[in-house]
Amino acid sequence: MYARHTGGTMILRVEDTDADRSRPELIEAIHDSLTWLGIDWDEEYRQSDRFGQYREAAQSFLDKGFAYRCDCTQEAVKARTENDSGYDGFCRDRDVQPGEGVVVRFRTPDEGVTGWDDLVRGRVEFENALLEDFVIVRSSGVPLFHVANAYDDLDMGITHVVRGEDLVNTTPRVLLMREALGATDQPLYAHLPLIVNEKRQKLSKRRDDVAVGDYRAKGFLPDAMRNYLLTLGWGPKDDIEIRPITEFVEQFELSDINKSPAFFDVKKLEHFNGEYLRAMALDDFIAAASPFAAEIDPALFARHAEQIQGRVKTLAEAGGFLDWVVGPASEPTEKDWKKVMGGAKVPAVLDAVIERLAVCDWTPEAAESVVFGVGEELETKTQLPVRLAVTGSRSGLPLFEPMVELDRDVVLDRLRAARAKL
RNA sequence: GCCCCCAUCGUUCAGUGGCCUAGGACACUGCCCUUUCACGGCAGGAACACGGGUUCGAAUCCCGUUGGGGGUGCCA
Repeated sequence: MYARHTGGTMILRVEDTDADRSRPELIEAIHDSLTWLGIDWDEEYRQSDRFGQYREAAQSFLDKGFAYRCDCTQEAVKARTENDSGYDGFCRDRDVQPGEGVVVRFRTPDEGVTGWDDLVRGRVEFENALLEDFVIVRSSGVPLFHVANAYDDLDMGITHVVRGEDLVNTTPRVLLMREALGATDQPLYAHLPLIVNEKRQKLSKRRDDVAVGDYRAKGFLPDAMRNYLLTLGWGPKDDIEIRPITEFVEQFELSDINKSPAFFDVKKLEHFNGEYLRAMALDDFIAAASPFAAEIDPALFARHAEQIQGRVKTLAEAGGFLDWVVGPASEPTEKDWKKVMGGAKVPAVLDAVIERLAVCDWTPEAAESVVFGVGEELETKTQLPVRLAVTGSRSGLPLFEPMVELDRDVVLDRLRAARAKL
């Protein structure tokens, strides 16, 4: 948003410095998700292609005294220190030589503060004395992500770093290394509030639906998803929440972003989705819905698509509206049955409807006039009992159009079965 | 434990010292439209966590309390 707002360059940097966790399909998923959401980028880099440069940077730290080698095991460090106070600097001046189990650590300053002016959080500062000497090169020789970041930010001329609040604490490390690399400036940071679950905790892969692909599979539209996401942590000044992305891009400012976390409210997403769904051209809606209504004859679906479009919140719901046409009626709930079929006139209504439907033209208009005609004669509402008998539900599409898609005998059988149950 | 951060309706965004008897949206409730449901229209309930300051005046500034979150890896 910000890159597009300012005419800047959007860089996608794949931070795959951990070989154990990096897999091609994960990177592909990132590409797919971003593309689906309509988010594009101008340049792309993989840190795994640039290990050589990071190692050189680490070597220069070693040469200049900004870093040193350490052969402490985690157990040894733990034994020496109290209550998780971090690494104690044991190897700072031990002149450890390269070898098995040896890492490189960055020497953090013993005094002073490291801070920056965060675009969303204001001034953030950390006391250097509280920063432990952190590892920048694993014993395997592979550099860790924050060295890579410090190097890349500088090398790529990154002006704005926009990321989640969970990265705030590692920022001083990157800033310190940036200085050691010779930089005298800082990029502008914007640490975004996290999106949380109903328990107000950071979304986790195990507990929560965090994969964009899940929402896609549930039948959410990318534009709706993107639009909804935009209302979390930020909002348009004029309160118009649903609008074209171009207008958002125009208004968007990093400094307007909120500091507090936001709950991902699927209910509101569904509302947005419904709005976007209803705004689609009918043909587009049919095309978008067809993968979700695979078991329904396309021509049949198309005949009722307009009515379905007006009712769905997600594409995944689309096929369900014709379930009772392509298959048996659903089993009415006991509650619905009592409420609808409990009326004193219902038996007479069903008898009359069955009798007349058996002989009328098999068109929506004829069926409607039969059902309503009986209602007028008996002075009662007749649609609901018929609907419940034929579809199994109190709600759904306007009844008569889809009803005559069924053979007359099927409809009569369902009505007779209901009559027998009274 | 230590470090960092956050705090307006149930949810989300607005509000940056007086325009606030705090506004919009989602959700909820009622009514209208409609012989279903949904859409749409109208109406309604619903919040400045608490306590101190500063000020003529505070949701807005400061301090504290409480509550919540994030980080604390040879993960990112």
